[in-house]
Amino acid sequence: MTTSENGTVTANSVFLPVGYVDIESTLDGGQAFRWWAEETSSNDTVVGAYRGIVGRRALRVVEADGGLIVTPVDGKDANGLSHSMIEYLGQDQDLDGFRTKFADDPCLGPALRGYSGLRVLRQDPWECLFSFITSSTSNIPRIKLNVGSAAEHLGYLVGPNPRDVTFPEPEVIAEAGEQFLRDLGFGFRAKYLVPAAEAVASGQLKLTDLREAPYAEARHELVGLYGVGEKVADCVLAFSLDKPESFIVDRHILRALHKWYDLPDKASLTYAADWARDYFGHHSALANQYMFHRERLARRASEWGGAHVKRALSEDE
DNA sequence: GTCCAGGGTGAAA
DNA sequence: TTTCACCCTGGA
Repeated sequence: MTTSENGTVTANSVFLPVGYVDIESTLDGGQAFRWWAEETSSNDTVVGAYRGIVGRRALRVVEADGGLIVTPVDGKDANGLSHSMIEYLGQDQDLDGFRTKFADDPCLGPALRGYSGLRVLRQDPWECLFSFITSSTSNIPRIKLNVGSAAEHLGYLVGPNPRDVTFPEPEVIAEAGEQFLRDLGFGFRAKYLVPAAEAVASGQLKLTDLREAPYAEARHELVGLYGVGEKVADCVLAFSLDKPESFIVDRHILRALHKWYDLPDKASLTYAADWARDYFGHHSALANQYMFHRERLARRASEWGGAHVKRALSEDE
């Protein structure tokens, strides 16, 4: 039994001194799709927590002063969690350099002050690829539903709850087949997922090797997959393949780039991505995530504003 | 009940 | 370069 600085009393936990991490925006902000909010009570206080899987370990994460408290929920020892969790949090990224360089940026400056604990994760490449193929014309709640149900049906149980499952190996997805995924609600994406699983399972596509490959080469490999375009490729590159120079352009990001930067009016998605990579350099993935989060919050706020606010503002935009 | 958008892609025009 | 079909789920 240990007592950490914020008074959380836990059995078998580890404190990771990784600095402030905003677990909501980082774990549940559209990078990863298998983290679920939980409340955990410690003494008299109720603390926000996220529960999910890293590698083959089911765990719970709580924010603490100067880092995170990680508690395994699989009954095993907390030792051995630290290394994989620190790696998962993308610790070797140049967050400090990014903060310094863009402190006065009109878009990123306020974002950095508003949620400075947003990180770019370093996920398992196969789960990441699967998730972002699934993301095509979908939305975050549905992606979580789809990816979660695939894991629950085909993954390996490593904890007491049904969601405490490892992500199914590509061989298992390939074996399950397209119809199975359609029956789980993946829709037309099922026909993309099975060939991708086969490519990885057969060794034709070696995802972990792409971590060592140059950005352009790795991207070219990914785009060669059926159902993987530039956008999905850049998600996988940024969130799992050590490519901080990757910049993801979707409709929201394109709007943000036009709003905050001097992007040519009729820029295509491809042009915008090239432009942003050139502008943000090796901070592209971080810049992209802060921009995405800001745009998402702004959008949510305008929805909460309700119809009368929209009517009042309808003359602009 | 209907309507619509949601971290796109591939193929045809 | 632009347009369209593709599946389906939740919210308005």
